Amino acid sequence: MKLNKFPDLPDDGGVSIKYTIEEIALKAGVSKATVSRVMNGTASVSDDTKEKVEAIIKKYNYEPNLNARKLAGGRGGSIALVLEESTDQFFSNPFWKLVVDGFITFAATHNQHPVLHFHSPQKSDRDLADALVRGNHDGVAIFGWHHDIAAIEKLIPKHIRVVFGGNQGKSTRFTYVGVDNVLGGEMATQHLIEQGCRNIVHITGDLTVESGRERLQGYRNAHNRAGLKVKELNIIEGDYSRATVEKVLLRYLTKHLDLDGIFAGNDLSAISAITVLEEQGFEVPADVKVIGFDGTNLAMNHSPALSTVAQPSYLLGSEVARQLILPSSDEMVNINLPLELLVRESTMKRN
Amino acid sequence: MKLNKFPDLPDDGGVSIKYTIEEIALKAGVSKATVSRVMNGTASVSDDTKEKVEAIIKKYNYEPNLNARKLAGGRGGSIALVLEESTDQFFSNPFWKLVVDGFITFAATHNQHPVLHFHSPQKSDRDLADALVRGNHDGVAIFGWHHDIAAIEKLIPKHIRVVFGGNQGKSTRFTYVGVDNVLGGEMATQHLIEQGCRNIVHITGDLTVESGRERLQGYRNAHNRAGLKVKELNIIEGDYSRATVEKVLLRYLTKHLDLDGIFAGNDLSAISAITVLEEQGFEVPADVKVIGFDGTNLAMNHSPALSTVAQPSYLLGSEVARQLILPSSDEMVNINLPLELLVRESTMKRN
DNA sequence: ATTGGTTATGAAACCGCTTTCATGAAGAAC
DNA sequence: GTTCTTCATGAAAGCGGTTTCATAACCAAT
Repeated sequence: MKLNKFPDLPDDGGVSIKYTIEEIALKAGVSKATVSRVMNGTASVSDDTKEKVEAIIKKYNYEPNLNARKLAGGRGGSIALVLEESTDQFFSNPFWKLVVDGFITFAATHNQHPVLHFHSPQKSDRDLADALVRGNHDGVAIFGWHHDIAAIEKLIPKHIRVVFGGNQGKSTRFTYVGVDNVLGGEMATQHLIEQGCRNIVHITGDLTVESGRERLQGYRNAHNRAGLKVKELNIIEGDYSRATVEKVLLRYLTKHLDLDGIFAGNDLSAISAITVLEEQGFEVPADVKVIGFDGTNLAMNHSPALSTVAQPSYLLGSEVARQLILPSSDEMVNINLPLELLVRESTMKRN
Repeated sequence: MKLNKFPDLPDDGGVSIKYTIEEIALKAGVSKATVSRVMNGTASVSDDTKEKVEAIIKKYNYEPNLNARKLAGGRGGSIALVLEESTDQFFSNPFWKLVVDGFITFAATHNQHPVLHFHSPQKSDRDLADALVRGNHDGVAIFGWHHDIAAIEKLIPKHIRVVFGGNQGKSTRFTYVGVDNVLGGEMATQHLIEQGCRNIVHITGDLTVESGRERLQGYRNAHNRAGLKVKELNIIEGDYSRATVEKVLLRYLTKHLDLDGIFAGNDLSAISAITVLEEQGFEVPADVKVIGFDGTNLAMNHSPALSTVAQPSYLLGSEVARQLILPSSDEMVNINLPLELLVRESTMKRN
């Protein structure tokens, strides 16, 4: 090491100057390798030198250059949450707040920097893959994925750890953390059936998203199990957003007025549905019973209080972060989070 | 260059394999330097080789390693939006949605990856500085800064471009994009005075944030200008959140009932205030006129429709991104965005 | 006293890119 | 035809880390 490379380093206490590992090594009177070992605990270092180096690091507030570290093969300390949602969706649905809360809280607790990435559904798979690579995080969680998993599987470099959130998965290449949306759809629909509904409309979620398709499947399953026939007309396609629900439900109501139950793809849709129903002179739950999905506070605070199939949103966020930071195994796993049927006023039988 | 370093590179069309600049150079029959020059347009390259190299890059979907690039001094292509807000605030106030929308849209349009960073106000300045450095973006926008600017000024390495959003600034080290909150406070208060209010309560925003303090100053200025005296009792401290406003306003109302106007720190606070007032038997605007700040759709959709001082939130987000990506000059500048007084039902005189 | 196995440490290679510097070729000017 | 520029390009250094490899020091075992 050229000892005179830094002739007159100012000892300014570390303010606003970035030190390199070489300078730190110099000040501590050891080699770069030793400083690295102390920082990462990757090999044995004598207690003496360890103390000495740590003192210097602290004194100068040394922070290793992340680019160099990652380039050399080390970890970087950040994980990303990729949301393939419009910001409209993201901000209007409290579900996301809880997911984000869980994610960033867990990450921060484990000393990882959580970062949010919006990926517009209009963009290509390749764009996402690029973003992931460019973002250069140790791990990436993806929610609301609208595209083909097989496609993304090919595009994502093998060294990036990816966790999909929100549903159970089929791929063995990635870990999935989520609920069994098929089961959830069944729970919701079966509940309506038990409450006496026989003409149940399903306002689907976004069918380009796995969870949307699965909940719809649950709706069908529940009918089959009860020996009821699904009327295809009763399946009306939404996308989890208020605006769409209002539009499609109104259109439905111009032709059909004999519905007695609605299973909406999420709480937000359910609430919009109730608004439309009431405007059109229906009473909830007397004329039509309505159930949502997610279990957000939207459901709880609504009047009438909304029945819903609750998923543990905060846990979803934190569990996804956990799988990125402390994977339960090297294998890719499927983590199934519990669902809970919350029965409230909106599906009560009249008494 | 060791020509036999990659004895049998598979020509798989680029799927899921990361190439290095060296491999690309090899395939194109040029040197790494030339590939770099083609990618960055930093020096003249003959049309022939340029085409050749570009074809190879395209064929193999080559993406340069960002860590290597940044380590070597290049740009990385990502900018961050740091939000020093609780997620509660962030998700409940539509103002943020617009800011984020503006930011990510502008960034995406200019081929930069926008990234969101939540920074809890409880954490230290140093934590933020670390995050900024670690995140390693080309530029960073900071909103809702609760701490001392002078402190952060010391901590942020000089090479990171930082833009503060939301208010006008004093520091010459950073660029500021925002509105004149003092003026805004004056506009709101003066409007109430013109509508005949003489006992105006100000529910402040978060006074640990510049914008909160400035709007309060505007409230005082308007009183002075009108020759009215500010009653310190009428200044009650909020923090932009619903919950706090409810608490502090209720407490105020247990002792004082002669108010005739409220200037709330933002629309969200204003709406909470109206809710409380109505619960306590006041009529808005008949008994008490209320004005908010921000000009969100909360204000527009509320009943009664809320008067407000509107700031161009989307523009705020996009302008901040612009200053990061295409700074109008090398100097740090202060960009002043326009405010607009929107008069609606909540401050109408009775007629 | 010699051998063998740890443990602590430094030198040097390497990660993948940018950039400086040197060189050769091609035209322009004499 | 020689010299001077300019243009295109490659070789190599350097960015700041991590990791392999070699070595030295130490202690236990023969």
